[in-house]
Amino acid sequence: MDAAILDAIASPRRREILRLVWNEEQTAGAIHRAMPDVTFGAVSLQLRSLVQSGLLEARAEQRNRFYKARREALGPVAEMLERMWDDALWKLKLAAELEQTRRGPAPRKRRGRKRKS
Amino acid sequence: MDAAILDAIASPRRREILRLVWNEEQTAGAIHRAMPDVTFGAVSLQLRSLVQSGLLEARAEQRNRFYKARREALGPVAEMLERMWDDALWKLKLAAELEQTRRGPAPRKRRGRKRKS
DNA sequence: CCATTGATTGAGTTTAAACTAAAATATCAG
DNA sequence: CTGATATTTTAGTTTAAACTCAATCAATGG
Repeated sequence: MDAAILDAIASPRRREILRLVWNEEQTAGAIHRAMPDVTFGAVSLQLRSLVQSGLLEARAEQRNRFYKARREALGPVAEMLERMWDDALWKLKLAAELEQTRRGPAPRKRRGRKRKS
Repeated sequence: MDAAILDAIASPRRREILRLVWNEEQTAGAIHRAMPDVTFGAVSLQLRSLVQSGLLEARAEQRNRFYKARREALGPVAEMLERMWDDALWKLKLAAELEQTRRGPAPRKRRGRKRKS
């Protein structure tokens, strides 16, 4: 309802999530798998922030947590997003943007040992 | 054109500016006078960023610089903004938000001296 | 119970955004 | 030229966003 919405959709990452769960619910894991350039933790944090600002709803089922967009909460913004996603131009721009927008902590120091695997 | 638009409108400050110059051009000074809680410099920087992302156009006339929104550049976003501004609910939210969103450097230390060059 | 899988949480790091204050630039007036 | 007015620019500061890594929690299956 408030303008936290605009903040939410300003982030390419959150927009990507929003799109993934726009038409059908997805588990946190599935969402993470769709964006392998960040950790599961990072995704979880964004999911939390989206839920907190009312843009997603979460449903727990067994080990999984399903997330889904609350389109009603987006008001005029929902329409705008859909139009953006339908627009081929925007699509290209977005791809380029995600590539470039990676700021965060910058991959540096190696510290944690034992990544195991 | 790109999604810098979403970034631009995510900021309450930039949204405020955008609205001020939506229907008629305004000088930088007038814009600043409309938001006395920040310095002229801060306003000027935002104006610059808005021009750079193509959302405003600037015109110089004598000592003054007139700014005006480039609505065409906003695409689907323009419509959304207008609807937001027409919506009484949003109006209230925004007021509250501007009050609260003041982050920036927090007024503190005194330092800078002698710019010299 | 123990290991595994799915997800959240917490602590710490890096970076960029949004400011401020002061200096610089530009235009005009006398 | 000097000074005033309008605006931009530069440099420095604070804060929050977006991450990472590791620890933890929860449910399930042997």
